[in-house]
Amino acid sequence: MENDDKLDAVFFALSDRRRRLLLAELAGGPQSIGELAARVGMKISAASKHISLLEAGQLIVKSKRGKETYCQLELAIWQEVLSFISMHSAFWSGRFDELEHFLKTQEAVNGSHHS
Amino acid sequence: MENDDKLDAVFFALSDRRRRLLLAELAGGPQSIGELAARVGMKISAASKHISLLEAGQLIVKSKRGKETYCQLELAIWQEVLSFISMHSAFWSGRFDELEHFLKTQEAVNGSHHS
DNA sequence: ACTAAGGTTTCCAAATATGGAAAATGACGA
DNA sequence: TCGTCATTTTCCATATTTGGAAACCTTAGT
Repeated sequence: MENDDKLDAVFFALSDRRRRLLLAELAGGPQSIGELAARVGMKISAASKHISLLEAGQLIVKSKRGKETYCQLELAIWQEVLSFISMHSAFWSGRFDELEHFLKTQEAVNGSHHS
Repeated sequence: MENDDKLDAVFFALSDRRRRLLLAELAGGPQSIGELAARVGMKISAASKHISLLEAGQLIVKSKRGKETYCQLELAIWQEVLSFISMHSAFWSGRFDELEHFLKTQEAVNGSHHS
């Protein structure tokens, strides 16, 4: 897949708050489509479609276990997003100390969660 | 503006490769709408619309100088994008050393450019 | 004031995105 | 095989996005 296609897909997937909510749900660990749909208050068919878009953006992967389809976060794509950011934003070039500090602050703020 | 609105707008703006191309052009420094349109081979009206979406995503700012409208990259928004990434991707939590290393590698690869 | 240059907005048509309901698929278990 | 559960796909209606052309501002320059 071309890099432009990949970035189109990942940014498009991220551009809808309901899809970002699904991602946030998955940060707690893998879940089936039905569980996800129930948690975020979507019809299953709507959830299925949104999840397909997240998959197209390579933000998640699906795997069947019995009748159910489990989704989990796919982590590799974030490297490409970050690569895009560092290549296109003058801000981050030469400012790695600040970046590190910023992220550590975030860590302190977030604290506990994530598996 | 609500944070969700902001993220909707910035990710949507980034989800189109022509808009990302405009951003890449602007990485070389501020340019007028007409210059940008000519460089990327867009009609002015199309460029104007895309640029408005980049502005809505707070990726750029416009400023009038005489008859011309100059665009330049807006840097602050990347912090919010990065904040989103660090909050929603388990990958980055507790992996700041890797992140730092990755970014330094990128820096070495990119090397010279950016003002 | 007149004209032109630089952008923006409006209007139109074509393409894409979205949600819900219902039909279709796939994977068990009896 | 039959029925059921979990999910996907199809179909439909509505809404948003996009590009081009033309009309419309705004700001110089004369």
